Amino acid sequence: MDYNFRAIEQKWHEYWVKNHTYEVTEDETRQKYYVLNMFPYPSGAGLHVGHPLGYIASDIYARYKRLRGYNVLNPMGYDSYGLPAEQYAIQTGQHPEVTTYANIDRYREQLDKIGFCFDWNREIRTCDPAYYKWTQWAFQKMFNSYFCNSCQKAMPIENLISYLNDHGTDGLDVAQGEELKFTAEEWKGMSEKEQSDVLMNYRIAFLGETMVNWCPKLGTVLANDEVVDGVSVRGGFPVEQKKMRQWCLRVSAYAQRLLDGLETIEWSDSIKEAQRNWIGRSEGTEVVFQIADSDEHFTIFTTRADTMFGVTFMVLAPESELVQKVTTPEQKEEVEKYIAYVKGRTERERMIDHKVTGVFSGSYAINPFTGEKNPIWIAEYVLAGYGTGAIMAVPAHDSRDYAFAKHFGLPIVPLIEGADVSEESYDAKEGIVTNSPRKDVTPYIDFSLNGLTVKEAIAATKKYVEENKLGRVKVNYRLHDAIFSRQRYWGEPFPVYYKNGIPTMIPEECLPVQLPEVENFLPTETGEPPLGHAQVWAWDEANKKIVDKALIDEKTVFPIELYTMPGFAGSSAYYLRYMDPHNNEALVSEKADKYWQNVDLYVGGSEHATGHLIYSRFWNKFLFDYGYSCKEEPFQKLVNQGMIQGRSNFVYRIKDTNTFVSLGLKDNYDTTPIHVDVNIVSADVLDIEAFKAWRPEYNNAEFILEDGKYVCGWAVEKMSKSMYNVVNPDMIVERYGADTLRLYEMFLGPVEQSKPWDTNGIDGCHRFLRKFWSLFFDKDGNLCVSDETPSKDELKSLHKLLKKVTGDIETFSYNTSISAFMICVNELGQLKCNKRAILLPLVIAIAPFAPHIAEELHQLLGATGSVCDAEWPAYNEEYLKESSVVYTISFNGKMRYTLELPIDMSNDDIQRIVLENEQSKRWIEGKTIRKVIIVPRKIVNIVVG
RNA sequence: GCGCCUGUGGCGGAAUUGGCAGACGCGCUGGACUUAGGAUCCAGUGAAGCAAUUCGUGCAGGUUCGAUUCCUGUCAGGCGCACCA
Repeated sequence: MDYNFRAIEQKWHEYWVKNHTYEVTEDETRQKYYVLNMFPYPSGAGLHVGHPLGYIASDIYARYKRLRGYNVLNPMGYDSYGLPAEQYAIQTGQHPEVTTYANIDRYREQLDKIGFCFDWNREIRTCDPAYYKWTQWAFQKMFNSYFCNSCQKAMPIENLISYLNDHGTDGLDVAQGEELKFTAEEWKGMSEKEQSDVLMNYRIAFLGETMVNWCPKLGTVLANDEVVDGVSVRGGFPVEQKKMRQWCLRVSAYAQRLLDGLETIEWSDSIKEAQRNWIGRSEGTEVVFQIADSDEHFTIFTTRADTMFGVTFMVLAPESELVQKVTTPEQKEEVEKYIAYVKGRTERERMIDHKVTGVFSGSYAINPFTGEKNPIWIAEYVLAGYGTGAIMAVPAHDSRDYAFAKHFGLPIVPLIEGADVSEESYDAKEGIVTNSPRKDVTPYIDFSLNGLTVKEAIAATKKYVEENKLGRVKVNYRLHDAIFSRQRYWGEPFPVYYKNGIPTMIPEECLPVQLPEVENFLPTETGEPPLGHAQVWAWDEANKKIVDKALIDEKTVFPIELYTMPGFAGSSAYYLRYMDPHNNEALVSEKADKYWQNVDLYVGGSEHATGHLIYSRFWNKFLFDYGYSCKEEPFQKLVNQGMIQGRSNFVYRIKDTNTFVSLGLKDNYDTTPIHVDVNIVSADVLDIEAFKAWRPEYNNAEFILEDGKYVCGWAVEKMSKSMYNVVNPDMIVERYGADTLRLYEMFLGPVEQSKPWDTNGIDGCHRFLRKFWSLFFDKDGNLCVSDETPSKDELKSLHKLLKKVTGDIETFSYNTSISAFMICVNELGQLKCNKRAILLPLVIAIAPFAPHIAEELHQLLGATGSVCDAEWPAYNEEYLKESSVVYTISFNGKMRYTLELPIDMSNDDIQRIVLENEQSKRWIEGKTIRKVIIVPRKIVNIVVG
């Protein structure tokens, strides 16, 4: 009987659905294991062979864990809010929900063909109101919370309010936007609106004014990568920097916990490092500088407190509020000109070219250590968003300050022994401090750093600053609060209304607030976001329902927020929802959360390192603080699958003709390479007829062949439609079957590594499955399995495999596992082994990799039920034991010959036998033996000289 | 500029704690069976050499009896962050 993969795969897909094979429930008698893939955004293009890579890898692991007796949760769903569906809607008028749902159906169809063990009963979609109810709920919880710094956790905002009632801000240690100071009396005297504004400074989800790229013509905020050279990529309209009211999440409050948590999870170093980098913790010192001839002062942040004696000027960020205060009347015009120039530059421009620009403010600041007056400059190289937006410049030991000083002719004072700063600054934190203080400038100061190392000097200065109240030791984080609102339609609406200008939460029992219908998906004419088109979009406070906005009366009916939430809102806690997806009372029940805990294995791309993977961790920590999630870290182990790149093919057209020349001959002509659809190329040989039919303009194309073939060129590029290098998994499944596809994707190389897709090698995997299949049949095609006792060789072959695979699966080394299967099947084929006692364990072992064929063979062997419920076959070392060992004999480390010796021979005996060996004598001849090293069961190395 | 990762045949890639480099697959070569082969099976396949042997894991050093593996430096490619004080 032939290996009819089509019939087999269809049969078992039906069986799995009918028997609910992959549905799981909490089962206290079994240990849980939670496997999760990053859920996909269902794009219109469907899946290509790169997408299932991670799903296959995790599917193998999930199936393996199940065979090992774990109760495995392996769910799948869709991240179904997003820009492409909305853009498509704007162009076609098609409602994003329609396209999204159609895409989901297509994805599902494609996924089903590959034979994953997903529990589809738990499917979630982020655009489903029953799901986003909990996204809105979490947002409201964050709105109603503040972050207590001393206890490092989120607390109900009521606690803060009662504290403010009793103490004002006195002694308050909480995460906040800016440091406010007021008394309890002042707080109580504030209007409702004023109190609301003040609380925004502390809430974890808050309305804030942030700098954004605003495009007036498009009426929307643009991300940095949507702006090039000051104009929008789409349309080429001017973009300006603008402060806008936006919802934000106070992610920065959790910076230290996000950093500390990394120590407790098993993620790759590169992802952890990327997150550490993104969080950007830096320990330093804040120092207060008085402005000369003024009562004003300002604070700078530095990590190089040791360089206090080398400060020669100060710099403020152009956006700093201090700029107004320090600019003298004489300098006013010049400063304003400069500010205008900076405003015209986008964030991106400032990032790309680091121009040395700046302007003198006219004022001076007094160095609290030396009493020196340093000029205050304003320059764009100092960023408002980091530290205090003000720095002390030490040109001798900071390359940016150095460039600035050279450009504007400011003094440079070196502070480290032997540092030559005539050409460039000396930035390294190494060396012995000198010139601190300089005797000629400040002979009177009794504080000296001279003779200390830089590290000692930093510590000494910190101590001095604290003791003399010149500032304080401070830890800064680069991590910014996340902007949480978008001027878009296709996203979660905010459950917020504006009661006389005060943002107010729609009551929890009224959630979800459903996305309203709109007549079109563009911004309104008055520049409101698309939700401005929604007619039924006002909150009736008395009747607790959404009503027509014509009824807005500012007494009981109020406008609802027009912004929607960003893409990461729905993906931040979805893993919790899978635990209990149909629960209408809670995001996840306590019981389900206690049982499933957190994700044991998370598989997905590394491109989410500083996005989703930070937001999720933040979101989960917040829920953890309130006990909604029982684990602080959501994803215990993370595996980043590599990208599958495309392998593009080219044909070479001779310029100004319709003649194409084969790769080997192309250098004889003047040609243009043209991408050709990889699906009409096989092993780099073009199917000429298919090519002619591909495009009308190639109908009458002519070809210059080599050896009767047209050979195409190739290159590795991103897999994309425009390069015609997309390989569709459906096609592979159709031609080779899902099991072959699964094996081949894993056989291609390590899961974590990026690699180009090349269909050419797939035959090897397919051949292997056919060989495996044929072990069960005689040459007439009849099932032929014997119940005889297996031979020693057969047992050895099987157990060698089991040992290898059992080890490999734990480290995701699936490619080597598959190699081991190939070797084993070859060996059994040579032995003509058809013993049930060998084949049954083999079938179970291959089930995670090739589940369809395993199910079929499992049944053919007479077993009942699904192979998924079998028990993973344990290997037995007994069968692997050898009675003798082959030693490699080497001289001075060079391998020379091998020698078979009994396994339990003593070292002395081994040495004696080896030295008496004829071959050894040849290598020893004329030399003395210095040393003999015996590595048990492996090597005897004789050092001669 | 900083951080992280990766460099092994014609190709994808193996090599468990430092111990026979190139497993396994593709491709290629030869053979068998075939009317036929983009089917199947068998053998060979890092380089040089008739051979014994020698040389080979980006490059240069080091540690070691022994290094693809550990250390230092360096080059190349990829990814991330990027005027972060």
